[in-house]
Amino acid sequence: MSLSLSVVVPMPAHSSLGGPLSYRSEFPLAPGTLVRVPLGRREVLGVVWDAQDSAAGRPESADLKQVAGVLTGLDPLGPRWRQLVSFTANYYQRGLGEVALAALPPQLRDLNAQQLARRVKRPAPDAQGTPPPATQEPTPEQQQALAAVEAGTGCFLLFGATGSGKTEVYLQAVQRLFAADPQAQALVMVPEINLTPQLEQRFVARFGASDVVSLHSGMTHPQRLRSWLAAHAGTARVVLGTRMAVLASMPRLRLIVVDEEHDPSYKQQEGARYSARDLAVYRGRLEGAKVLLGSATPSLESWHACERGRYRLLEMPSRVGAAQLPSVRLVDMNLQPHKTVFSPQLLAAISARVARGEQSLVFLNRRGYAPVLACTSCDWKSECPNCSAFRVFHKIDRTLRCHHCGYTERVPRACPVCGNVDIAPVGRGTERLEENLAELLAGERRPGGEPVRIARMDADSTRLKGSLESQLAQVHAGEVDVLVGTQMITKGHDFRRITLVAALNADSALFSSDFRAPERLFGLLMQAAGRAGRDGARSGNSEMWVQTWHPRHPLFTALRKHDYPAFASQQLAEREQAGMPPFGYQALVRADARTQEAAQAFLASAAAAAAGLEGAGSVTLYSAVPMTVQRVANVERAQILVESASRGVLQRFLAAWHPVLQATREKGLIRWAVDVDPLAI
DNA sequence: AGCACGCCGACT
DNA sequence: GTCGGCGTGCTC
Repeated sequence: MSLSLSVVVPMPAHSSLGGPLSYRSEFPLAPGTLVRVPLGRREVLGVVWDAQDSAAGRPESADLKQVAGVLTGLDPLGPRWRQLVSFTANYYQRGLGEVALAALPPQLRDLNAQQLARRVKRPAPDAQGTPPPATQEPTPEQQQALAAVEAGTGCFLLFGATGSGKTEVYLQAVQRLFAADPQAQALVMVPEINLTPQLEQRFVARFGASDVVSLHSGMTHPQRLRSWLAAHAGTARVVLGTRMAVLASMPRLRLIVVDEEHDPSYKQQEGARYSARDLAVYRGRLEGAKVLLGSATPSLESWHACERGRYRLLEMPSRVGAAQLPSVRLVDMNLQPHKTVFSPQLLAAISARVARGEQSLVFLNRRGYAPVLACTSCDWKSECPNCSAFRVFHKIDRTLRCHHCGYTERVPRACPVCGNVDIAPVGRGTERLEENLAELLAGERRPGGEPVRIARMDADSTRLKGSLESQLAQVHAGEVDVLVGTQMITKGHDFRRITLVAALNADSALFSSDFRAPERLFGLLMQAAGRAGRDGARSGNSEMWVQTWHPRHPLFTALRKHDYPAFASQQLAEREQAGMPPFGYQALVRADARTQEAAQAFLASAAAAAAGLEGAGSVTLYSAVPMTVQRVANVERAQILVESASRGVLQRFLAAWHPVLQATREKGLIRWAVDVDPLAI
């Protein structure tokens, strides 16, 4: 006699087979067991799911295909992991199997039972035993935060200034956890892969290499499998990783740390568009684990949750040692000559640093030499043929590159329209800034009399493996006087010799149509300011410079005082007024199609068919609009916004709307997807 | 998502 | 007359 099993298989949400499929098995298999099952003409990895009271519409058991193989030797994935996956799939409107399989290491998909058994048995490369418990004496503020975490439960928001020693709090919170429960596991997340190596170093130094594993997409498949297996088996007590790590199987998870919790990188931008920070909070409740969110500029959502008493606020306003926060200098660009790039004041301040042997950091969030190349005699501009965007001029290799679809060409010798040889860059990116600075500072000398050294760090200069590390090392060694770069240089790095940070072109975010733009800008500027004066001995004269056309903007008033709470309360008041998050809840449906009309028509008819669905009376459906970048790689894109004052109502509406979206046909439609709690609209 | 089946243009 | 374009449809 054979029995029927529920199995989840990888299948995207819009395929209408979101839930588990039924298979026949000779033996009962525990939920969470990994199996190989036939699906169509191929064989795929699946996870045995909890038996569901099978409703109508299921095939007769005689028609069921048989489970093809069982990956024995691995403990079944636990009920809380399955609950996490199930919640994620439901909340973000995706298929169960899609989420479950995306949470497993990719290599599991192509291993058979024997190969897996070998991998499980293979002992971890045994490093030396536990290192001496090199504990650092916590500051009184750190001590207080640690005591609160140790004594409390639930979710904590560690609101700590840049340089206040949040990482040390994470380390000691984990240490205290292990002291109380040696079997416990901790998950520590950072927003970017770039930040994992230095964090890993600190955790390995504290806990030993055999206790700590990393999990992020920069690792090879075998490395990821090894880490995942160690986490699943419980032998790795600390898992460090990026957002994907939130879905790792950790049977004895007791503490989740989300560093820089405000960072937009925690929101997955394709597939299941989950927020790893929000899932961390959910998972913490599910597992009975403490959740420690850390930031110098918390997300307004988390700040609001503290005000409501849902999270416990832990404050660390002081920097470690004698270090002070930099003073903020605003340069009013209205008072500068036309087309000024660097105000004389800023240039003089940088020159003075060079002469003293201190470092400066100039931040501009735009790669390349110039965002547009234009003909000086006709109206040709470097548009991308496949996207509604300009291709960026990269002088280094004389190319025009589309940052949306990747389309790259050599720069034409002459205007392709009128033949004019005079085509000129418009605007500036980091490459051009580096060039400008080299000219402007050409006469400056370092204390030893050598010429000034300028370096650039962005996604282009760090593309090659190891180049990020070597560039960082150069900065740390003091071989660079002025570092020019994008956002990349503002995150996390502990540059001890920097005493000046300058932000150029900050204004574009002030009047953006995106209601989150001010929050992002404030966070970015505070983060950038945090790079300056981290060394107590040099921090006294450290400065953050901002060149702006709107020096009286309230955002800058708050920045000047390093006053996040003032900024947050002003922003929250505006959001409340407008019913925006966290006072309202949003979702987007995005549609890709051959034509813009088709994309919008699909959304419009799905919206029309939504009338009368559960919750439809309490949600607002806006009209379908083209996305900001309307066309990417010759695909037209449109979206529709859904809002509700209640998360539950929005959830129920989306669930009811999903089959309607699936049933809606439109000629030329390529694909569609729901984005719940979108970061940008 | 894969991987089929299924109808219309340039080649041995 | 075939090989192959990717448009629709199914997967327990």
